[in-house]
Amino acid sequence: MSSHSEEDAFEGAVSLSARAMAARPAPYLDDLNPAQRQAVEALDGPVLMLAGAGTGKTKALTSRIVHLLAQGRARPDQVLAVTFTNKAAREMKTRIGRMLGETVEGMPWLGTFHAICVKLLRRHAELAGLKSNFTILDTDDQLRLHKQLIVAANIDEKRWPPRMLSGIIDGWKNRAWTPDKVPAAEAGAFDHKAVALYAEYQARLRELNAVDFGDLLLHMVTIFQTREDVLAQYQARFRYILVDEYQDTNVAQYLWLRLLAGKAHNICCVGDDDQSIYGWRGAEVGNILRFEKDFPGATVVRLEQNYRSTGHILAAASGVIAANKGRLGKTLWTAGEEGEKVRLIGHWDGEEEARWVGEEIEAMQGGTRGMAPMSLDDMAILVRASHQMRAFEDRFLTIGLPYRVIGGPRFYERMEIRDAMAYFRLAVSPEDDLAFERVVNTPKRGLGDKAIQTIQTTARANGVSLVEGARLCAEDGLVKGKGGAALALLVKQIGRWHGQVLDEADTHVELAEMILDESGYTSHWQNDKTPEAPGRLENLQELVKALEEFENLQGFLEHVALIMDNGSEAEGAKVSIMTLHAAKGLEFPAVFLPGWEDGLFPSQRSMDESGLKGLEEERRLAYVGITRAEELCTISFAANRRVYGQWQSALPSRFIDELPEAHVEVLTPPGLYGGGYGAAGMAAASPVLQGMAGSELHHKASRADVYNSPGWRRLQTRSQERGMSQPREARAMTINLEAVSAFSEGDRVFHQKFGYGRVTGIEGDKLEISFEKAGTKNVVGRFVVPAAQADDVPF
DNA sequence: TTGCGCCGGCTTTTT
DNA sequence: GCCGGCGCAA
Repeated sequence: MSSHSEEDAFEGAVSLSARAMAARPAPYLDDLNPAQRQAVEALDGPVLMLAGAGTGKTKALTSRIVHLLAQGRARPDQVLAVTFTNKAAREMKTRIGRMLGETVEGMPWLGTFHAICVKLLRRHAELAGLKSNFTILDTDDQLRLHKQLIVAANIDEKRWPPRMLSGIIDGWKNRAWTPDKVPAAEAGAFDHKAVALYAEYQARLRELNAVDFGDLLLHMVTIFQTREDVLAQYQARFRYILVDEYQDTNVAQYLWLRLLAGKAHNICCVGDDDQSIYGWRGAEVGNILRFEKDFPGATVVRLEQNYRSTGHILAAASGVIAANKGRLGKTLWTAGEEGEKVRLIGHWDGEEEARWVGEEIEAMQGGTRGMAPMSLDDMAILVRASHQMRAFEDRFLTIGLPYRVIGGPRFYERMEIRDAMAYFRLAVSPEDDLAFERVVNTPKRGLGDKAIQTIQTTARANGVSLVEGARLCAEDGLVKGKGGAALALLVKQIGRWHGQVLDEADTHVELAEMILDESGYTSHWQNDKTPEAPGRLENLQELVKALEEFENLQGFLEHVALIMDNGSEAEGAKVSIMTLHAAKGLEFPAVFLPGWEDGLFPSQRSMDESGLKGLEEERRLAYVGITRAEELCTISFAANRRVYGQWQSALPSRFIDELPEAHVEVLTPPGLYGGGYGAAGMAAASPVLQGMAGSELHHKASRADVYNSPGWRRLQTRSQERGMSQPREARAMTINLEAVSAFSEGDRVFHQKFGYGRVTGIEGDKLEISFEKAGTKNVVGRFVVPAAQADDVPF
């Protein structure tokens, strides 16, 4: 294998520096706190490093690797270090390199689970019935195949959507179940057809000499399980194993690790059960909870000293996560300052929330909030679901506040990029049927379903690839007219491009440009008049630029199949907007956590589908969110929010109730509603608070303890006696009745959002109101005021 | 074959 | 309220 020689070439360099380090006292050890140091120095046997947020996990992990090398316990190529993301892998490489004072290309087995499995599987492809140049399908290709299989099996794809099948098969692969290993209890899935379809899918993949992401792990696990000799070879090679983010491993990854760890059990897993937020995609928190059982005699080290956040922020996060059961348990502490309390604020609706956050950010940026001016780069808005981003984007666009959305559609997932890549794939290997299918009619060549059908049958009948089939169709006139001519040209072009790839006469960058021009793909977007066309052309240019860093097209395609990197953009300071999931591992001086409303966060769907387990994962997400903040954390919620076009009232999140009051400061909303800041007056005069109270009351049956939220408590009872002696039920009834009895049919009313209208029906606490501007709506009674009073509401 | 209009569905996302 | 997928009409 060529990779062997590469590895060996670098070994010398790294070992040298490793020896140099061993000679002098290890400076990297002095940098560590006692817990970190223990985790680094416990070299033998299994180690579980429980690393809370911001406790220097990566530092400990990289120091451990350096220590292993420095102590001469292993050569760089005998250390297996796995991460989940390429970003994490890259960071580890950089940091190790920095510590060793040179590059560590000599660590060939530091990478993501998937990248390492690709490397292994290419060496042993034949054991999985593949050729070593197999292609890696992305989710899109996968879905198309599943759809084809469903159609072929005459299954109604309305009732049994391909997405569902993909989900089922992915889930099975995550659990390392090959088609024959799917347990009987699961066989009912997809109208009892999933197992058969799964088997067909695997067969089809083998025909295509392709694997999907799940297969990378699954094939390797199967090989290790069935071929002791192969397993033994790698057990011997990998003297030390290190795993990052262990709480995110799924069953397949877990089995893979256990197999490789063998008897020596020199495995060090780093993770934080409190940050397990990927259960929905197969991660098993159980893996980390079970570690000591799986690896008896394990050293467990807790990293609890936090270097990131202030005391109040840590305490707030700890208070929330404490409500989860079955934790391994950690107590984060900091030697730093208490800092500012976590701020909590409620708003009337989502737009107002966005407006407030925008103003707050501008104030912080200008230093007018009593703190030193802060760069926009130091602020982030973390949301539960990406659709929440829109409100902020809209607002920031209006006020001209620069922002960046992190984790949107990734560069390599964009349509134009995928199309272009399909052309490249065809040039590299004309047998790539999926690539051919993708671009055969892009740009439009007058080749519709019928033509493609014909090509497919012809190819099938002759046992050749689709490109070959297409050539036959064009020659034999099976596809006629304009389409036929276009098809003949395309086939000819593919042949020529492939020839040019082979004889390497042109650089691959030139070739790529040529392919995009000749195929008509560039002009396709040049002629496109839609507003996004220029952006797409730009992306294509960027793609070609990205090619420059690679030796050839093949190398590039290989890289891209595994690495979905965002095109990086630097210029100018910007506020970051991203989901909580995307924020994991990041940190910002100031963090905004909007949308803390029950149903949105925690997400209703998560709770419906996964019950308590789902809720606990949501809570961990809350914990992740809060612990992203270094100095200032602001949580907010809105009483009303537009969900799928409908206005809905919402309760403050139950997680707000769990914030320890001592570490939270409740902000009163700005003077928009009534100006007076006296608590009692606020509660009486402010529609915001009436709305809050009302919505809480509305849901009282499901949520008995909503009144425990510090925000609510303070705002409602600041001037009253502490303690909630009054029975909730009774109070609820009182206010509820008031609210309902306030209106009768025919009343003219005013609503903050919909304006003036007339009550046309009453049902319980809901009013049907015919609004002058907004049409007929069902509105909860407490959100409207008699029209006459509305004139008194200050704006 | 393509383009348009309607209907349904709708967290989170890495590899 | 928006997007994507499908079916139908030209």
